[in-house]
Formats: sequence, C-alpha cells, structure tokens
Amino acid sequence: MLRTHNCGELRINDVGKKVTLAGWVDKIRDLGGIRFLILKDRYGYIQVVPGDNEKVAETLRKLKPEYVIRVSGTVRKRPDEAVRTDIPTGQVEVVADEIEILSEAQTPPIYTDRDDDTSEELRLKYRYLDLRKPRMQHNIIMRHRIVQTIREYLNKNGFLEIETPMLMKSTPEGARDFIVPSRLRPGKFYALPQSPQLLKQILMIAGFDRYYQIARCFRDEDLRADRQPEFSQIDIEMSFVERDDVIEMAEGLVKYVLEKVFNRKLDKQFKRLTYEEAMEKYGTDKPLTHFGMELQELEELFYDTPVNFIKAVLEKGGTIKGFVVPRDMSSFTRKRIDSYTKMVQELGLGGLIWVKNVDEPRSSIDRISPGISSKIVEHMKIPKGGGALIAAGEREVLNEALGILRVKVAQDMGMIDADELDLLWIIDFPMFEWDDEENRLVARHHPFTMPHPEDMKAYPDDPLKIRSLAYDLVMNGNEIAGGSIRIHSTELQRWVFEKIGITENEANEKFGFLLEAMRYGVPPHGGIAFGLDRFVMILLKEKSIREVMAFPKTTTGADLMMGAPSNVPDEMLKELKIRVMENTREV
RNA sequence: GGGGACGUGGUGCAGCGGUUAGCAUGCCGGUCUGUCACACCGGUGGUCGCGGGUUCGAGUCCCGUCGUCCCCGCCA
Repeated sequence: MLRTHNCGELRINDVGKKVTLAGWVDKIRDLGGIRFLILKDRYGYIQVVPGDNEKVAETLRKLKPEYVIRVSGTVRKRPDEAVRTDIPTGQVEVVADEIEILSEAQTPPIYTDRDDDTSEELRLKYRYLDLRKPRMQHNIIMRHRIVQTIREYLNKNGFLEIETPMLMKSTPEGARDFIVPSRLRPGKFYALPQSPQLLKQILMIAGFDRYYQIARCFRDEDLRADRQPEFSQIDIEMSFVERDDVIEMAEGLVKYVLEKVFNRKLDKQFKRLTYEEAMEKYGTDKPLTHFGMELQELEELFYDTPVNFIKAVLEKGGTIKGFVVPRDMSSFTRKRIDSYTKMVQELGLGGLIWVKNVDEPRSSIDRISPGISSKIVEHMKIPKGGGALIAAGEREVLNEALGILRVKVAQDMGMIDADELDLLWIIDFPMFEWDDEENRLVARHHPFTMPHPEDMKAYPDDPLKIRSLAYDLVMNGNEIAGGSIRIHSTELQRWVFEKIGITENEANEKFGFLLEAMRYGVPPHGGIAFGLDRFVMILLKEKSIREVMAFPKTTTGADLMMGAPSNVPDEMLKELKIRVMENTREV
C-alpha cells in the first residue's frame, strides 16, 4: 500500500503517529513563511504542513491543485486557535517530512472543490472531474450504501440474486427497444431489456420462489430529468404470494433503507389509495398528499345555479370541483389569480372561480349567484383567512387541471416540505385503457398483470371496468416502484392478449416461450420493480437522476465524455450486413 | 413531433443598436509564519456557439443551424 491512512480518518488520538497519506491536492494556502496544503480523497480532507525540511518546501512549491501526491509525516495537534470543528480531521494536521509527486495535473477546466456552478455540458464532458466534487462523491457513495442495504434486506428475506441476459428479444407493447445486430444471424436483432419482466416470471416457473436483481433497463424514449435511456431497477419477484404480501415486502424494504441509511424510523403503514380515489382527490396517480388541499365535489351546490357557464358544463355531463386554500388568501391578488386562470385554461378548463373567507365570504360569482360564497365556505369548511379555487369541466380534464393547480398553489405558498417523506400506495388501477392513436385497448400496467378476480366476474364483457392487481409506490410525488400479481394461467393470459388485440399467432411468436412455460406448472406469483435512480434521487433530495448516476447521458442521449453514439467503420457494418440510409450519417 | 430557457475570457455572470466588451473567480508573478473560499498588490486571458440577413454601425434586432437544460407528446 502506498498509504497507511486515508485523508478522512485521522483524529486527535492519532497525534504522534507516523503516517503516510496519498491523495489529490485540494488547495494550497501560501502565507509566505508557511504553506498549508489540503489533501483530499473520498474519505475526507486533511491539512498538511511542511516540516523543517528544504526538500519538502521545494516540492511543495511545485504543487498545484489536483496533483496526486504521497505525504509522509507525523500527526500533530493543531494550535488551539487553529482548530476547526466543521471537518472531522479539524483538530489535527500532518507535519510532512517527505512529499512525493505521483502524478501531475493540468489546471482543471471546471471547479472540483465546489458545487452547483458549471454548466451540465462541461460537467458531463469532464465527468471524472465533476465526480470529484464533494456533493457528487457523497451522492455516489450514498447510492452504494442504499444499494447494499437493499441487498442486505432482500438477502435476509430469502431472495436470490439472479442475473438475466442483456441480449433479449424485441417484444411488442411498451417502450421503443434498443436493438443490437447479430453477426452470426445477419438481418436479425437482439433487443436490450426494457425490464427483465418475462424472465423473472420464468424464474418463478423454474422454482426459484424469491428473486431479485439490480437490473439495468433500456428504453429508447425521450429523456427527462427523471428519465435516462438506461437506468436501474430493483427488480423483485415472489411466488405463492398475494398482492398485500408483495406490498408489505416492498414497504419493508423502503423502511429498512430509511432506517439503516438515513436513520429515520417509520412505524406507520403507508397510506393506500385506490386509483380512483387518487384521481378524484388529487387529479393524478402520483399525488403529493402531505399538505392536504384535496379536491372536493361541489356539484350539489350548483344544481339550480344561475351561473350560465357552470350550468352549461353540468348539462353536458361535466362537474364542478375545487380545493381549499387553508391560509393567506388575502395574498391572492387579481394578478396571481389571473395567472392561475391562464394555467388551467391551458389545461383545458374554461376558467377559475375564487372564494375568499377573509373578512366575509366573497367570491368571483357573487354578483350572479348571491349567497353562494357562504354556502361554499360552509360546505368546503374553509377556515377564516383562507379560500378556495373552484372550476367546472369534464371530470377527467377537471381533475387533472385542478390537481396540477393544487400543487402549484401549495408550492407558491411554501406548503411543500422538502423533508417530508410522503409515501403511499396506489392500488386498483384499471386493467386496460383505450388508446386513441392505435384505436385499441392497451394494458395499463403490462399484459401479464392479473385482472381483479371480482371484476372478471362482475363485468366479463366490459374490460374498461376491470381493475387489476397492480400497485404503485409513490414517494414525494414520484412513482418510485410499480408491480402486480401476474397471470398464471395460459387461458387468462390468452384472454388478455385477445382484449388488447394481440392475435393468437402474434402471441405465440412474441411470447410463445412464456405461454409454453405456463403449461408446466406455474406458481401464483407477483412482484415489483423500483426505479433505483429515482429512489436515490428523492432520498438525496436531488432534482435529476443525473446527479445520482456516475455517467449519465444528455437529453439527446449523448455521452459527452465518450462521444457516444458514434459512427462505426464500414467494415463493421459490412460484417453485420447493415446499410445505413443515405443522408443520415454525419461526418 | 411540439413549446420554452440558455449559449460572451478556463469557469460563473453583466452588457440588450453606437468609442477600447465589463465584473467575479481561476491562472501567472509578487508581499505575507496559523491559513481554512487566506488576505493584499500587479498581470495574463474573449474572432461574444456557428452561418446568413437587417443597419452607416450587431455581442445586442431578424432568420436558420448546432449544443445544453426544462416541459408536453412519448415512456406497457
């Protein structure tokens, strides 16, 4: 070893020890008669001062930030007036009697000692320097700890970690596949997994009973702050379980991570909302719930309303809903309400009605509908000083628009608590959805999800009414995990394929192996997959999953450090029997 | 596929039609023996992303293009 200690571990009781350290030069503070050198590595920072030694002084003069050096010396207590309490090694320093330069460094093009400045473009190009920043070091280290804690939990609970192939088969449904040409079978392609969904089900059929994998997944879709073309899932599958068993296991995992890594103990069970409740109360299937302000039905107050635009909406089968703004309604100026109005109009609503309960109940429709304000205040239980925002429209549009407005208003009023752990399950998703573009039913979760047995009996001919045994875990307004109980009978599986317009032939061609496997004894099974990057992002309070990934890509899918994607030599294409269409290759 | 923001010394920003493009930081040199974003003094450093247009005159206005970021669509 080139070192006896790392840069973060020396303490007051190490005083007097002879040590050898290695690391990067963080800063040199040259006071003329004395030079302080700050040495860093991933463990921390330690101050080095030269001993009474001309050779050391000479080497020290040559050093610049980011040089990699090795320092031998003695640990000494800092003078009382120079003790620092904000870093763990702040009570000591190393008196160097030897400094060796292991590697020189050019002046870095971006700062490595501070956070939150450089453009992402440069950060990504010089990722190795960006990753030296304290915040990035912290994020990557925490990610490791979170992943290991997850493994620990799953191992304790009898799960087997099993790898599945990256070279898979392209399947219909879902996201666009990344494909990989096959040299040995020219003209044919593998697909990179969007998730190991089918294989984990096959592993259940194979009898492995409890499986997990930190699985890399690939989806060739447009990027977002929380979406990368390749990302990691904590993929879990269990046999002989029912919905609540999977939910409890996953909930246990989240609680375990929060307790072990973040020292936050959650005793209560996570809330559970049905999809329908979520949509009616929050207008979204991934709601933020901790600040309240749920959407309320107001239709009964407006049955004989003289307000024409509301009457018109109700006659067309629409409804009227709103939410309480619990305080500070006097700060809702005309201008502010106008901007909210504009926002909901862009989301498809006609406008916005405001109610204030500041001095006395007042609202924007008082003149047309005298007395309505008091009724609303009473019905919605608007506290003194508060108010409400109300709108009318077609139910789905109304829910969505008010749901977005609700979060915006809460944000503007500072009601969103960044330290809150807002965790809940959404259950009872619809099994199918109508896809206008493709003019057919599609599976809302995926086609291997078990339809709700009650609904199968109750509405065998009305698939849109059928719920599924799917569930999502929502954390601080993000979907962080989703899963379902799977179908374990060939007949039911074929029925689902039929409903979503996959023919017998197609089903056999694309999923034949699963259908065949299902003939050989399938345990009832189900599972869940966590978006690991998102989970870590939220836990570390980051705004983008790029901040918790070592080598993320840009919004156009480029790796700025490697320069991927890139052209490949013609020879390579020839070997693969691939011809690139004209005008598509850049120089 | 669509909408929006940004692009100016190495880095982060200012300049919004008119002399020589400014500030901070970095970098280089100097002074300084307890600093900790050391301080102070001096200096270096920019064809204003690229192309075209408008104008007597463009970093500034217009069009296009490239890049980065955010959002909608898309992401079972």
